[in-house]
Amino acid sequence: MANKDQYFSKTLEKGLNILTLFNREHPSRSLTEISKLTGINKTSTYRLVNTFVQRGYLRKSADNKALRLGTKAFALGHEFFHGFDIYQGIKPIIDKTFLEHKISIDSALVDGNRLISLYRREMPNLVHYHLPMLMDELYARAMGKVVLAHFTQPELSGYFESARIEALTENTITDMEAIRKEIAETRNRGYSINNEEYIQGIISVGAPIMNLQKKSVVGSVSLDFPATEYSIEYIQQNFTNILLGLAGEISEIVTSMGI
Amino acid sequence: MANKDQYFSKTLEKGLNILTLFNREHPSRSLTEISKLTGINKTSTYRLVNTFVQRGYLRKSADNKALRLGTKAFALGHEFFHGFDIYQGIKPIIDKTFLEHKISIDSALVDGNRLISLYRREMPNLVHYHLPMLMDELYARAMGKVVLAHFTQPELSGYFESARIEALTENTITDMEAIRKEIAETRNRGYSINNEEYIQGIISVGAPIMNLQKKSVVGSVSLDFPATEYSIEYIQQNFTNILLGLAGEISEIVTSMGI
DNA sequence: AATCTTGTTACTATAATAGTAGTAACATTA
DNA sequence: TAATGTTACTACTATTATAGTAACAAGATT
Repeated sequence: MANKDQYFSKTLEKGLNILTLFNREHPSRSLTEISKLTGINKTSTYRLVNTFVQRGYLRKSADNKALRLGTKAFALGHEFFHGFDIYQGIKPIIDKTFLEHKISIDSALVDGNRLISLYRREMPNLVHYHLPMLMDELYARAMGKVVLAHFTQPELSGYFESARIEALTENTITDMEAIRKEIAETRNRGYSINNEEYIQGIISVGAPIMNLQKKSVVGSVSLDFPATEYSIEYIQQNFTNILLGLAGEISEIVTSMGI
Repeated sequence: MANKDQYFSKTLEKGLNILTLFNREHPSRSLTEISKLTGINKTSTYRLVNTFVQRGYLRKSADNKALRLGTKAFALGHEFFHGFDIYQGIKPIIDKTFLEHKISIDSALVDGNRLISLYRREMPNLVHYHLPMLMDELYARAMGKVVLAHFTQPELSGYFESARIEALTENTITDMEAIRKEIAETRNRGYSINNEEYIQGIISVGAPIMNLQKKSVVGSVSLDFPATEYSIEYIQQNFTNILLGLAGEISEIVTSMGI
């Protein structure tokens, strides 16, 4: 064993890699599929998968042996969600601001090149049907833009290498030059603006959640408004202080939690 | 290596055991705590935990080295939740029944001796503040009673060995004899009744979700009503057909999915 | 100031895994 | 129908990852 990684379990990592192959887009996978995708040889894959099946994290259908998530995985999902202290810490802050100002608030956490939906409160005037839990389209959302604006240069180019830029509404900015300019402006401004670029009829402003010690973005918050009732100018005048205050408060909590 | 469990990874199991130590009640744990609780020696625990930390599933605070769930675990929680095909399969059925009859519906899955909340739709007349995701109090809920009624004898005694029976409302049945009688009646009746035994002001009826091939309970559904507006008699007369129909439909789906 | 407890590292025997190879069952194709 | 390809699963052993003991420094507790 190499001396450096003596305190790192390769077997465990392989197991985790297998688990991350299962999600909404891929609820079912075959053994060979798993083996190929993870690069683990078939025997080891079989051993690992078998372990998951025996412990209820995966289950296999009797006929075609397809593998799917088991109840233990679902339970673990629950536990991870509610046992995540960052979530528990942010919730009351957002609830407070929501009740105080009666505005829709969304929050998300950076995980590599995507955002993970953290916690959301919505006003009834907002038609927000089925927002995703995991977002890749950082370029098209207020929460995403402000994260990109605070990415380091390598992080940013890393994102755009893997990103698939496409028009989600007629307002979506898809030209790379325009996107880069927008990101630069967001950085200078300190908060981001989304003018119906993600969902028709919704305009938003977003601010970064920072680790104040490491000076790095760890997430973002946004305030969302129906475009029919609000203008961007009005929002900027009346809500940016609330937004930045909220983002600052969350940043402090999150920093103290050592994210 | 023992020949029988050649295709089972002990290392992976240990890793999973570590992960399940983190939940809402225990968002933070120390290394030695993990080592003691799992029975894994300190060095191995260190190796496993280190792997989780390096991959972002756990994070450790700079000062006291306490371990907490990381963003990767939160993301995985999301994925497990939404990638669980049973959840996706049940959702539209419950939604349909909800919209058709305008009644509050709850569903849960058996995981050992507890129930995992699966999917819920609520009418505005129901004050259901903060129901738990994981339920141990099977004896006090409609969803729980009907599961107990379909447990095998060893499963049932297994539950009561670990269960802590306590009064949650003034109606909660806490006497063991009465509980056993109630379970027997539930079995004969085919559905369970909860008369404000879990939450004051809420009465429910519950039916089992069965694996029709294996003839075993895998979960349950309940219809919940405000006690102020409904009587148990009225519910039994008007809603048991809907309840049993719904449970049957879900059972079929779930069986076909091979839970 | 002394003791206990914490996380972390070094070392090596032992036990677990990787990888090759091969089987039977089933699917797909000719 | 026969031939070929694919699937999950198993047997075997060389390799290597892990378990376990021991020891250490840094904090915490006494």
